[in-house]
Amino acid sequence: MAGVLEKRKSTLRDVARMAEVSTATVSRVLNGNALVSEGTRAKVQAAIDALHFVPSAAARAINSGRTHVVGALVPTLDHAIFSRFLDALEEELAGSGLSLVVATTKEDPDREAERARALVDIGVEGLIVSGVTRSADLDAFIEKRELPVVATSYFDPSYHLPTVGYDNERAARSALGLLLEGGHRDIAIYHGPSAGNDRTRARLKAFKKHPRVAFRFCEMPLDVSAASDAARRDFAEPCCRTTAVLALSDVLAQGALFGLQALGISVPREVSVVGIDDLPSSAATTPALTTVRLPVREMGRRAAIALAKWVEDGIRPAPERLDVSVMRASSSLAPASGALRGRGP
Amino acid sequence: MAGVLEKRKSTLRDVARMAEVSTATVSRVLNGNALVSEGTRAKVQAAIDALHFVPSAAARAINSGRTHVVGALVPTLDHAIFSRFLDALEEELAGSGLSLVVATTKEDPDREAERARALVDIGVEGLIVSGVTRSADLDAFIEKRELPVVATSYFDPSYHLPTVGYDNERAARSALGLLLEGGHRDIAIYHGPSAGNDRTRARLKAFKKHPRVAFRFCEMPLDVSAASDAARRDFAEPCCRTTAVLALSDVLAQGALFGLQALGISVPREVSVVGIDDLPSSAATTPALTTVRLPVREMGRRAAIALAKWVEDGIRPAPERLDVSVMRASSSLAPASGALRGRGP
DNA sequence: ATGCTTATTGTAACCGGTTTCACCAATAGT
DNA sequence: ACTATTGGTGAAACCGGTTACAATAAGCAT
Repeated sequence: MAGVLEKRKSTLRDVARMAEVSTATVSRVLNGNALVSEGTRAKVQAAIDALHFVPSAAARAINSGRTHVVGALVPTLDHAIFSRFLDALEEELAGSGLSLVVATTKEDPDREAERARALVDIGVEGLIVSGVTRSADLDAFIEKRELPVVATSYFDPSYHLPTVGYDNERAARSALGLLLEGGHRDIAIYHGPSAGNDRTRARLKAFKKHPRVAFRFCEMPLDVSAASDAARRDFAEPCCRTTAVLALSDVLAQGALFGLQALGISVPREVSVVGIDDLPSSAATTPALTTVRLPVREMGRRAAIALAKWVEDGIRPAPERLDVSVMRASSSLAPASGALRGRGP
Repeated sequence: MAGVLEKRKSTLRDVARMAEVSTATVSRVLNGNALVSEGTRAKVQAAIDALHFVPSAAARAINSGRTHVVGALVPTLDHAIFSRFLDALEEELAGSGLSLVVATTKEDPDREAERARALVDIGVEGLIVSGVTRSADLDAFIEKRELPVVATSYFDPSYHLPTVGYDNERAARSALGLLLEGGHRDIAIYHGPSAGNDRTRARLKAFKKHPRVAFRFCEMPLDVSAASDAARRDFAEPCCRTTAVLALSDVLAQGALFGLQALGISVPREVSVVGIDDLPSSAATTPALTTVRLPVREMGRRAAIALAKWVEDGIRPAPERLDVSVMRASSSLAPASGALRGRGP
């Protein structure tokens, strides 16, 4: 049927020619403009179908000034907390007719700035970022472009960008509170890299000013194995007096739990373990993990709504604090008084 | 300094005016075209900086016909296997100067088709999809548009799109082989939803034609808790003769492991557990999980390279098979003969 | 001084859509 | 019969860049 060479994809003008109407009319049909008679509409539609015409997004964008694309900058996709967040974010954005471009920063502010520019270069109308630490370059760039940017995973109403997130220090304090109530005074803090990670640093602030408590801070890569190894190392010595591990992330809490299990140390009878995040798997371990729940899906939804409103209606959103809550308080946590290190069966 | 109202963001013509040159010259400077004298280049650059000018991606795209954006359709972001994959994919694409838009399908072919169109609407030049089952609509659409699409998580050289992936059936067969060698003849198969999920269905094929072996197939949501609950239910009855759980996904294997631990059943002494995926956490559990490793990061990298080549150079890539390999064969797996259900200490 | 390069810059067309406005026909009002 | 709408349509300008081609000036051999 079709001619031999029809490489070039068809344009609106091709459609107009085939339907024997003007480009204006085709455009009207495409946009559902009411003032097109049924007859012409049908003719045009037929031509569109015949040519498999799909209007060029770029051409559209150039006129409307809108791309309907926003970007998200996250440290990594390879961590449940960010992928859950993005899953919810994407879902909600799609509902608002926005598409999501993702880029990973590896917690490096320079890389974040570079990737942010790349996103703006491809035409994103707004950005979701993580935390409140960025390079001066990027801050200046955002400022000058008046780019809608929502910062997440952090709540700070004084930050110059709207934040949608939780109070990281409070989350850590909640976790710590559980242990202190339980009488624990010798606590290992397992946490991921703090350099360049303001969420982690904010959480670490919770451990200042507790004179009667001995903290041992262990920084490690943010993965299960690292925490498992750390626990195996730390608790292998019988003289270890630590009665609890407080991990600033469930990934590490799970690792600690597994490491302790490997040593045959009972959780929570001999050692208590508390995490932060509330990953789905944390509810399923044996024992289930006591943790402080961070509502990341809700955060994704809220951040999407905030950014969409800003992008679509120009309304700069207000900061939003999301509440954290303690989950399974007495599951992998027991009073220190009952700790039986070395006295177990 | 600046005037009162300068809302509209500056364009190339603004820059040209300020630098007192033609738009052509500005364009040349932007594109590093060599034939611009140092003097003019400096003048133009100064104007660009002063106006905080960023060229419009849309305008650029309209001329080049290139957007440098590709899309990925994955069932969900909220699963380690896909987020790891995307992490590697994004990284490699960024290296090729391509940006990644993600959309989630929830394993629904219609939703996949709809989201694919949305991606094409915003101008993606190519697509990464999961598996080899799609709606006829989408297939036709891809065909007509001659859209570069690479299918992943599945290897099938006969599929009409290039696939970059592993042989799912073989992966399951590897896992099964381990159990059969160990003498297990009464095996529970834990798997996620098979409806609409061809990867799962392909894996299930591995269990045909084993007359001497009793399989019990348990379909459940793809999360740790579901598998944990299933294991608690299945193995609670003392008369349960099942000696092994083969989970088609590590998430479920971990759940099974946790569930068994909750029942006080020893893995692998009393019951063996084998998974597929090799998530990072699978190496850390106690005992570490025996599993079949799916090289998803490598798959992400390869898929990115294949799609980039197709998009950039028009070279349709060849299908690529990635090898699967058994990890920690004797960790959460023991011979059935040694199984001591009910005879434990 | 003349003619021919070569280097640099400008003019204007063009990419693929949207949109303003003018135009024409048909219907309605008086 | 004569405007005043109203509905439907097309011509052309326009969005913000790129680029083919023309134009000008400087450099150089003859």
